[in-house]
Amino acid sequence: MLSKTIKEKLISSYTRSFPSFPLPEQFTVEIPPSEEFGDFATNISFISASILHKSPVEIAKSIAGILKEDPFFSDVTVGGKGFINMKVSDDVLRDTLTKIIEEKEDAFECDIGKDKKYQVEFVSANPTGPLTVGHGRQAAIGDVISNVLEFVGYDVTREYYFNDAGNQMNVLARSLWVRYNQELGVDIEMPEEGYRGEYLIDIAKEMVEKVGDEYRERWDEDVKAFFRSYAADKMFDWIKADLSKFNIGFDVWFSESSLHKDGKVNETIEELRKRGYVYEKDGATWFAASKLGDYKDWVLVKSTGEPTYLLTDIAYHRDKAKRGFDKVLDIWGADHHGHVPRVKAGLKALGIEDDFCDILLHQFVTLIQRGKEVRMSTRRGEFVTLGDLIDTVGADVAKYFFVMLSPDTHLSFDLDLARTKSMDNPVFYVQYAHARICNVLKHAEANGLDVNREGDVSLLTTPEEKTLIKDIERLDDAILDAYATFGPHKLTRYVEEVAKAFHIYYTKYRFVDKSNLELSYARLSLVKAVQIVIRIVSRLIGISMPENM
RNA sequence: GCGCCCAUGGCUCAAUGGAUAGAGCAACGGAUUUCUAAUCCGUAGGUUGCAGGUUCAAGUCCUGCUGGGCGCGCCA
Repeated sequence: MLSKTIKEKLISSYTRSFPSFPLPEQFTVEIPPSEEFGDFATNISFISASILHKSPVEIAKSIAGILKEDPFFSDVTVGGKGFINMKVSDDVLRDTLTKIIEEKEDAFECDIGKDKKYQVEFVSANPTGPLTVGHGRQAAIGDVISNVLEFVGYDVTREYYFNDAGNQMNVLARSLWVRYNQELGVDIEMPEEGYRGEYLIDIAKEMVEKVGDEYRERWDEDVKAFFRSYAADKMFDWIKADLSKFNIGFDVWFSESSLHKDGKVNETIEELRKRGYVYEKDGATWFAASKLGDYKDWVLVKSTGEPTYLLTDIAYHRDKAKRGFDKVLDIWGADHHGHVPRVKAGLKALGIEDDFCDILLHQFVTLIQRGKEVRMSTRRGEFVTLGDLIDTVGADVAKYFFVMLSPDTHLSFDLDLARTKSMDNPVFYVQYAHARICNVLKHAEANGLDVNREGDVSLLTTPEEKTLIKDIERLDDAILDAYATFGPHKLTRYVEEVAKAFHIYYTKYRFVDKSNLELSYARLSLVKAVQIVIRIVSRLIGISMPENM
């Protein structure tokens, strides 16, 4: 909250100091590395030095001179190299706290995305098997980013894209049919590319009970279609059950086959052709992606007449644009990075603005158990499913572990560690802070204090109290950071810092002191404000905050 | 061979080009008559993989190496 105000004050001081010069493009207000530099610092003097042809120190002095007049600050100094270091006055800190207590979440309101529609597409696993822990990371990242986008004002659509008709589904159907026959005692060989997971054996057993031996050694288009849709339904039930166990929901389930049915794939290729990016070669239809920055051209329609994944994906993104989203975000696993320039080239060919679509790639998840990597492969049927993971460590821990690292960082998920309720699980650290807050409030009530009464925040003068106020007031900065970088881990980092500041405070002071009710009420007000902030972040991360632990 | 991502204390990781590179875990030493010790305080631990370059300023940007992950289909 404060950094925003300070930014405005810097802009006006700069304009007053140097009226005939343009504002520097990008300057920052940040929390300095050491308390000796004050509460906030800015690099505005470095950024503008080349425009003004003055030394940073000179510029800083002139801006600081104006800021010093403002009662908003209790102290403004110029650091050795040209940083402007600012301390905000105690009154301002108190007012900020009061605002949080009174307005709660609204105090951090942000309207960046006001009246704009954002679509986030993630998970998008085809129904050929259960969700893996890799999908789990993507689900968690996508959900947190969606929550953040909503917080900053966007109208967000969470979408799951799936292919229920392609060749993979035929392979799945055949694999299930093989398992079904094996259950009936007929030994048919699993195709090379077949899905060998045990889950198909379970479904096959179920089928034997339901339909008997009707499809024994009988394989034609109708049988294939039957097994395909049976398998797909089962897989979707499973996927949806695991997502629901993970407390993650989608607004739209988008079927790839609907793009074909509605003629959108044909429309797309015709539009690409009209714009001159399509040609025929070797019996196939090609996309001239190399004209648009990719390193080679790609096939859109195979010589068999079937469209490729790339074509339907371009058609899908074209459809997103036509559905009126202002922006879309795709979240893909790092194994899809080669696909990025192709889709981007497709959008460019269709005349869609480059910044319409962002693609966030996340690195893989490795499961570690007893110090060794757990191998996973849907095809081979070796995996730990997302559902297994949640059953083992709980949805809160799983989600927190998935988002606590930068998406760019390879995640080694240590199952033994996650199962331990120790401080290796930062989620417990944060939840414990929250539980302590709840307990303090309960204790206050039990001692006859009215926890709804507003305290006199001017009594909060200790360094720990000021630190805590400064930590909670920058919630909006943390959210904006997560938003601007698509970095959910900024939120876990932030909330850990808030929890830490609270634990320190808790250890050092008492909140309920019957001999000093005024101070007690002041401290309870601060405690409530911390509770508000922790709850907001936990909601954004999508984890629970128990009142007792 | 080409492309993308990564390399930071013993371990796991932070750090929109900004000040003395920060946390947590592990290690060691302390703190509880108190609202929850799942907590807190302290100590120790670093030439940010290597070599150059760009600039007021480089863990961050550029070039070249080394090592690891992932791609490079008329698969999805």
